[in-house]
Amino acid sequence: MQESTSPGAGRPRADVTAEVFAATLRSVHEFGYAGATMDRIAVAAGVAKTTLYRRWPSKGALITACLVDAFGPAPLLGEDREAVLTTAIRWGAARIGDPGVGAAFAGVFTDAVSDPALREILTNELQAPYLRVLQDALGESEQRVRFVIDVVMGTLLHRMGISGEPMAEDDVEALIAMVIGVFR
Amino acid sequence: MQESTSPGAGRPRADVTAEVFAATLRSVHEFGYAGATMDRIAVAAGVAKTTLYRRWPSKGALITACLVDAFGPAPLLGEDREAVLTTAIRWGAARIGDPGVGAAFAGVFTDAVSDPALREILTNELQAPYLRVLQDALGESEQRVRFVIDVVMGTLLHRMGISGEPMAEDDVEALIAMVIGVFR
DNA sequence: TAATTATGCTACTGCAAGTAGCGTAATTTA
DNA sequence: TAAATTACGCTACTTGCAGTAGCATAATTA
Repeated sequence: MQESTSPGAGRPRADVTAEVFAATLRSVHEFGYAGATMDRIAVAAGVAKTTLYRRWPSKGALITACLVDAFGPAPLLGEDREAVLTTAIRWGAARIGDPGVGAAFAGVFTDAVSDPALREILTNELQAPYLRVLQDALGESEQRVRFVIDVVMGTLLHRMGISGEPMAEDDVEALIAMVIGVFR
Repeated sequence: MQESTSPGAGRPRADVTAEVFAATLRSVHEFGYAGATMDRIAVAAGVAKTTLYRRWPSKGALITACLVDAFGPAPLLGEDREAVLTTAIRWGAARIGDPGVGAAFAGVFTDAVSDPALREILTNELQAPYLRVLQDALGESEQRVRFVIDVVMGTLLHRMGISGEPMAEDDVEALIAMVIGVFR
């Protein structure tokens, strides 16, 4: 969206978004959410800190954008709701297990509790798309889908936060079975 | 534990723990986790900031202690596992809905992701007691109980973080039904 | 009265988010 | 080629908070 507000004058933006996102996840993975300072991310990405702020209004916004990129579109494969849920949950668990993603998610998430502006970014940019797509794929009410998202993401993040490790496979399968049970 | 390392000499500690905890929750409720600075908490409690640090080693430790106090012992009432789970989950949801508690929990939780020392405090002081008691009351393996705690607390906190509001009653009941389904 | 311990207070360090301003590089348009 | 334009890197700065140091003082026991 809005890559060019002007027709075509001036120095073009350097194509460093991918490097910045990668550097962000690397920094979070290595130093934790709080330890991943904007200075560090900038250095790791080979970019000036001011450039980061020219593109993203805050650290929370940068990390959210990074998460949106890291998750991407959800794979909603399968013929029935059970299959769709199974693949989606496995996919979500795997993404949260990717280096830095879980910690980044948990961090931005909690910042959002105290920061309404960030909460709106998080809700609109990250959650809303999945909410809509899932609602459509499952044929369920918004309330029910919202509930499922809370259960799945909440559980995965809680495990990540308490143990510092992503959830093991057998527990993910238990989570899938439990959620499927709701829709039966 | 260890309220008096010395027999009885010197000025006694002022009995301000209750005021500090109350001021902590008030501050978190009003300003959010990040906005609840140690200075603000101290002023709200009518205590010097240095006094806070004389009693709790860090902000995270203070908030965790505050949460331990706010939750207290879990009411494990009921004759069968379903009843126990139902009362326990309703109770947890209500506590998280108490002013400041949900935000404080979410905040300290995410700080813990980046801070192993705090994670240990959180795990030992807050989670471990409930884990033990629930394991005993439900007669289930540690893995299963841990899973249930992840599901319940994760879901409630995720809702709190995304919406800024505690989970509504009917969703809590859905959560209870879902968890009970696991044990059947 | 002396020893002891906790408190309030002021001042400080360290660090990270976010900002301002400058000189300069890479484009488009005339 | 020469403006005009826009993004960049860089340095330096402000602001705010966690956590610390040191001192005078209050409240207790021996």
